[in-house]
Amino acid sequence: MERILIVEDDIIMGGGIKLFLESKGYEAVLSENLSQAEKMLESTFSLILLDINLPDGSGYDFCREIRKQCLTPVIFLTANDTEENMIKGFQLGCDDYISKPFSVELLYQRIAAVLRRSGQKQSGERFEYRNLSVDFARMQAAVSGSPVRLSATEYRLLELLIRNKGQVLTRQQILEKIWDCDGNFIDENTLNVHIRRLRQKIENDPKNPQFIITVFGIGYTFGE
Amino acid sequence: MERILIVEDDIIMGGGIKLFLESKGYEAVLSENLSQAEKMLESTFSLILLDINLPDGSGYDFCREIRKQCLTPVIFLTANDTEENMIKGFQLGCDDYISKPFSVELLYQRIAAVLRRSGQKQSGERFEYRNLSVDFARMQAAVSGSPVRLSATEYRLLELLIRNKGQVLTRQQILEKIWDCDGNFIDENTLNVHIRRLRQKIENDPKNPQFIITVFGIGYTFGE
DNA sequence: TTCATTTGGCGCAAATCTCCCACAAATTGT
DNA sequence: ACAATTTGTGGGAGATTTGCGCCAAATGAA
Repeated sequence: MERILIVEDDIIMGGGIKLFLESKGYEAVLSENLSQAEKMLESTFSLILLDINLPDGSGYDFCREIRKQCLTPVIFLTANDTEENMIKGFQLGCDDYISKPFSVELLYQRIAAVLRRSGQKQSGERFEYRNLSVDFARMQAAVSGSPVRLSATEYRLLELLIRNKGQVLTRQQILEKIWDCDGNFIDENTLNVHIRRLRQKIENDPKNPQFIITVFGIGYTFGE
Repeated sequence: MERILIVEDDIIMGGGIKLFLESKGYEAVLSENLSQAEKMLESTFSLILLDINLPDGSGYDFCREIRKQCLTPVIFLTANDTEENMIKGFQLGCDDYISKPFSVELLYQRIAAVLRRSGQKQSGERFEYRNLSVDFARMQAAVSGSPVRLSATEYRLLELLIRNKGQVLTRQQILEKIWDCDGNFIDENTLNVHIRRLRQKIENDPKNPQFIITVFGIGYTFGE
């Protein structure tokens, strides 16, 4: 079942969207402000509909917050849709940007289009590969059954690599995803360091990694 | 390298988009009508920008055609954007729908957003020829099933040749594409060396190459 | 505060790739 | 067949990339 989080302070609007999405077979959760929405992020959603003008802050900031934690697709909903703002939204990594007023049917189609693309990710909550297992919901990893303490950055790095298992991620891509939107302010070497620490914690033989593979001149990849 | 197919009969518009996308680092191919575009589908693209009103048919039909063949993301570009049409587009499985006039910057951001999502899953983009297979997503090549370690330059060279399979690339063209400068700063022989290395790694008999064929006096080509 | 943990940075070593040189082999035109 | 041009080969210097140890600044909890 696809779970959708709606962050919208206009209760009429938010409630309407919630009912409509439920009628389409989604599970919809409504949050009227950011502090409430922040708590919601504990659980996982397939997609987040995010209003921009909220009583206790900006949707943009919340989107940044989301991206630090996970890769859940985000669609912005907004009334004031200057082009500048739309571009800003996309730069924050959103997946679509819908201006009010919009028809519910179109909203539905756009949601469906985004889910179509993002829904095909690695399964849901757990990941297993050789003697490594990761519980995405709990943000915990275990090697041969015994749990491993990962820091937040290490975990995010691992999750990013696993979710793109089989694909080579360039250093630039990783920097952009894990650190800010343009990871140019961060020393490239920092990535090496975190990779190293991650390897030391999860690899059986950190000198000959089986999980996190270096692709010289490009970046890293998970798995053979 | 992301390859984008633009299907647009207005040459001014199409050419402008092509140039803009190229300036953003994409490889853009322009097709002015459907019959031409249909042939283009032989090769693979990361994304297709599709105008709806075309001289020899409707973009909707072409989108249906595309979906029969593959899952390449499609973004519709159109002037007559009744909501009904947009919904129709999404039902055909498109990924976004942009109304003219639009700013190029916004186009860029929406393209980036779609590619961001679609890039994650596609372990799909593969190339097979005799006993050679190349996985573009993983940036990996394999001969008779066993993977081959290619350096970044070697891989880019191979990808370039494969993406232009059947046509001869002059040394000059290759130098420009791989060493993006005018290719004059680089010793011509360097290309020979990389070609050799690549052959040693992927050819069954490097002395009698089957994949990377020398066209004496011109350059190289992939395949017979 | 103090202590522990996380995070990011620096410098050097090791690994690896890129590129060039000189010469050999192949191809083409006459 | 011969000379001129183009392409292939082996080796090696130099540059780039990555790994690693150590340290300092932030962060957070007791």
